[in-house]
Amino acid sequence: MADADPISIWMQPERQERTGPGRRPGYSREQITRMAVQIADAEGVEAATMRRIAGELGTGAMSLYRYVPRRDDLFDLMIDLAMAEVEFPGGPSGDWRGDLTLLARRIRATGLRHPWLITLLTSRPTLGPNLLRVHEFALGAFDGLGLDIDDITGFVDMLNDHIHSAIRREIGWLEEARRTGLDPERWKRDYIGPYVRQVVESGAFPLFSRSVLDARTAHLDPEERFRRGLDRILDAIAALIPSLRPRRAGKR
Amino acid sequence: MADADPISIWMQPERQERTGPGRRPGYSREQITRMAVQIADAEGVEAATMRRIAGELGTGAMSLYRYVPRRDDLFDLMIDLAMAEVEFPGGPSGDWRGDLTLLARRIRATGLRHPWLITLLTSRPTLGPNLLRVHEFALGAFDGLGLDIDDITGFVDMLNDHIHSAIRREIGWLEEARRTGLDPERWKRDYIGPYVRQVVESGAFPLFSRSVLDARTAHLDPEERFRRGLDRILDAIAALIPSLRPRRAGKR
DNA sequence: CTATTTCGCGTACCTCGTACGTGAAATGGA
DNA sequence: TCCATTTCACGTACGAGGTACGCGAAATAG
Repeated sequence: MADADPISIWMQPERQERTGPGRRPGYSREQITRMAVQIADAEGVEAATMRRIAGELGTGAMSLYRYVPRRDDLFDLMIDLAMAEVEFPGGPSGDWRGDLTLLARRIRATGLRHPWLITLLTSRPTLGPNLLRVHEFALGAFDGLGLDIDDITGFVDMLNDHIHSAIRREIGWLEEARRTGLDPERWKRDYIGPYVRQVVESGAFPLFSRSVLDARTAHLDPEERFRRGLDRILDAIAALIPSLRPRRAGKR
Repeated sequence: MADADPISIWMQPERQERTGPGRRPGYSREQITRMAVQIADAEGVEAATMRRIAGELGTGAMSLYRYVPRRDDLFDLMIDLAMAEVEFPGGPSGDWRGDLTLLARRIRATGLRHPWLITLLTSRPTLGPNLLRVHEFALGAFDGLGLDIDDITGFVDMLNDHIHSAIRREIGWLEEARRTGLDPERWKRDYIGPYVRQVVESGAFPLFSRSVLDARTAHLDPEERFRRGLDRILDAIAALIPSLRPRRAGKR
């Protein structure tokens, strides 16, 4: 774009349809972002290079810079495009647990569809419109419970932290296998398995070893495991709410 | 190193002091890792390139490959070297809240000293000896409370998720400012400030706006903010423990 | 038709990770 | 002491990445 200093991508909307002289754009920010997402889904973010994206669109790498200032900004756009898939009812229903459970599942589904999403999202602060939309819905679920805004924000952060980490734990090793170029089975057997076995057999970390050997949760199917972790967080929040609500007067 | 297929770095210990023919190594894995950490602390991970690290050590880039198989493995080594700084008493004291509070503060201190640490740590599954050591201590804090290993693991994950996210929130925007090449003050004023203002003024996200305008927590000093968030998580865990303890019978 | 504006994108520069190969160092044995 | 063997240091080189620059093509207003 035509700017010198770095400016937030969200403050630099795409050039609108305009009248006046000059050639008309042949591509669009969204089209580029969509292609980047498609490549990243199939082969990882590292495959979504400027040259590659441009190539798939049938153009040259430098053409993309008419639409996106820097590659990092394209990441922000990708995150936001992915988050656009997270759908939910227009407003909170009054059942905060239900609303947040629904939201969490939708985020998980999106995170699984785009295995790069959570890593990107938590690698750098970003705040696109769709992230705001999701965030606002989560905040809204806690509205009307008599909590103050700091407590609401705290709970939403707590929930988001959990959701993101749970998704990362669910797909992290799959991504790692892909990055090292091994298929997941070989990766478990030849790469990480022997190490974990050695650690367990060393006896130096007895509780870690128990968590490996005796874990039952780990053998559940991923969706059920996610549901349980989510319920635990929601239980925790539910347990905290009563202690916060009464303090109406004289806080701080 | 002399291996074809990718093998976990932790299964490839550095060549030991040996007898026999051949030139003696002039460097060491730890020395290289230490230099990488030093550069990353000062200028970000992206500055810790193989050439740069080697240059600072007074050697050529390719020399490093005698000690580290791939750059990614060097990241794992950096993470583990940083985690080695996290100190704590030999074993749990019996006061689980106290132990975990201490641990959390030590992790925070380390995370602030090495601003790249948390991002790297949560970008990919890694499990070096020092991470295991820290993990084991956290697990140990919950031992003896009558919880089963799955619940203990769940709590430790919950706590870790929070600690990592809190640190990321604390330093994330500073790092982002550095990456974009602006000083933090300019970044807030010229880069993100105008966008947030626009979002607030649009009125489209009322709760988010309230969290920006009315937040009191945000104005606390970072350490105090961290302490409060930590207390909230520990409160949550404390609230959940009684409900889990009773199920003694019918385990496994 | 022409001046002006905007787009497409080839070329080029610099930086990266790292494969390969050569020569220097270090040792044990003859 | 000298040499065969092993190991290390690292220069060179390749391919790939982000992106600055600038030119020619396209589109419109007058």
